[in-house]
Amino acid sequence: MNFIVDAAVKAVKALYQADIAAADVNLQQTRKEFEGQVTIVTFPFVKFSRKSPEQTGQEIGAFIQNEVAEVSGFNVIKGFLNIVITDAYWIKQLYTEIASSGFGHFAPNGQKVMVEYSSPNTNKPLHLGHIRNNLLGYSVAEILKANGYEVIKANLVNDRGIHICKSMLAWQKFGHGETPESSTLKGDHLVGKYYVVFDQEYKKEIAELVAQGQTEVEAKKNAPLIIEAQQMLEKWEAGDKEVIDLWETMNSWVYAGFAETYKQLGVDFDQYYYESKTYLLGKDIIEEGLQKGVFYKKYDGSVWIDLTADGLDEKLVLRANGTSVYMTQDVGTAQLKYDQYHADKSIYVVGNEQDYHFKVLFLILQKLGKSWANGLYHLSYGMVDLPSGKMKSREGTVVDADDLMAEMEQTAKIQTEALGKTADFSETDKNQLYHMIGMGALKYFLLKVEPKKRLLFDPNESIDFQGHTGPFIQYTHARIRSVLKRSGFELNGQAATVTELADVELELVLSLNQFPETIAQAAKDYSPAIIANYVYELAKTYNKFYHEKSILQAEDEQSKQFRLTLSAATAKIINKSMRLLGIDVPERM
RNA sequence: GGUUGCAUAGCUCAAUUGGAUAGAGCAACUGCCUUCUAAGUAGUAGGUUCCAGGUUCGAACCCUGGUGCGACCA
Repeated sequence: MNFIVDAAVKAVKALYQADIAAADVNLQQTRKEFEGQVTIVTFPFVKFSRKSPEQTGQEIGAFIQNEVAEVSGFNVIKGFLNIVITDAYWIKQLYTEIASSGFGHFAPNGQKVMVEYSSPNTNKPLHLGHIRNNLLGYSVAEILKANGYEVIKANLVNDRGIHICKSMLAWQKFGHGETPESSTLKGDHLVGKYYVVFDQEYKKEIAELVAQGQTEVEAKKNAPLIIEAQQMLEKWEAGDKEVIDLWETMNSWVYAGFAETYKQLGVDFDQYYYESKTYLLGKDIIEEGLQKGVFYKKYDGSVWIDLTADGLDEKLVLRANGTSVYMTQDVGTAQLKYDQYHADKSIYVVGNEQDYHFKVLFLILQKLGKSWANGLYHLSYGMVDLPSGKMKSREGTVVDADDLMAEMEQTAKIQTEALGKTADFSETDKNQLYHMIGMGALKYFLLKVEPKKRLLFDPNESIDFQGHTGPFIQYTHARIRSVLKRSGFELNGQAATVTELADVELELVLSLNQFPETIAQAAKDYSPAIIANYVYELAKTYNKFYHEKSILQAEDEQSKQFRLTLSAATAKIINKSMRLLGIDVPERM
């Protein structure tokens, strides 16, 4: 729509002798109840014209219509200049742009971006909160790719620390040598089970000590289990062979389990980082910062940064005994990532509970003079809460990722079979379809909401398959493919066959035309929700068209060919949009 | 205590980044399948955009002060 903006700039210059930039022209889609396709808001120009908004609109409208061949008319309502563009323009747009294979595909922009997401702990299986994280990370990565970035998907695995030792210790004490093979439990679930066992036994010990007269705080410190777990961590850090062997064994179980979950979810990574290898990084940078005077040492030898001038607090970056805190290793890991990839941007997909942490981290890196610190971004998202409140692994009040995915598939199966649509499907095709639909419903449910908003999930209310849902969009795609298949039509550089458009057809072309700017906006905001809402609108518009206009029994051959082109283009863009969300669409359902 | 995010129809969410009469889905009610897939579609009903001020041609959106829920920092 650049030619309209240019014409508007020209109009203001010619009519009112004022120079305005293209960005000053407020262009938007015309509301459906008015005639026209694009609207210019005239209020900002009133100060140049010194006339009423209506009059200003009339003058600019007349100028543009005269200037631009594709503009066939205009109207001004309450200061809004609605511009009518010819059907011929839109038909040409459909055939030469929208239906072409490169539509919505941006050329490489030469920039590299790293997206870190998932970042699980190896002491428990993934839950619904992780699913949101994984889907967001994967989708944002795909969206950035579509915008021309080179993307590196990274996963920083938290594979060490006291929490891991808890699982290890509980397994040693109460596991009786149980393995994934012997228990038929998925590896991550087996390890997670002992994390819960630890907590239960630990609580028993605390209760006992309290009964013996200790305070709760004392008991928590003195319980034998927690002391033993701490000793285990020390042994791990000292490289004790027995502990390391156990750690490696149990981690390998967890990784096998995660691999399966990731596969089901359809996410992947280009680069793994392990905290067991990065947790000692960053100390040299702290030293460097001390030299530069960015940090200061307290009397006890601990190292701090004073961020009070930036509205934050003083923050510890190295303990008095020289050991790291989270901040230390995050500083080090950021440097490691940059040295390795020199990415222009680096995105951390992490929950909003860590907003403060990342604010501090980025600020520290900036103060250290790291040129790349400006490219860091924390994609913060809201927690997934249950009606009962926050999910807690230790207390077992979580919606397990594997369970939920299996349930969704099962529901998809029941619903599909009730509709009797898969009678002639092979067993493999059926399972593939149920997986596609179940995951489509789940993924769409999580991604259609703005990332920063927190999400309520009620396990007792199943995720819908009708209305504003993934399956609705998948269904629309399958429906189009069915029509195309009957006619044997595929997009293949056909020439335009009609010269006029019906209202629903025009509406559909306009919606399709929005695709590239939608992708750009989604990347700018790091928001898959923008794509999700767009593709829903598109599917709805198509269904309206489908309902009103017969395709295969069109009035004449020209209309039929045109509607097939329109349908094929819609199917393609639905497919592309859904792929950006990590959702597959079926040929039949 | 300090910092920060959120608050829109009974419920779940939108609103082209300050634009026209705030839109969808679910739930409720009424139509449309011997015609391209009814997981669809057409319609009815549902609103003091948390409250009170302010900024301007125009505020759900920006500013100030509250209220409620959450998170984080001590």
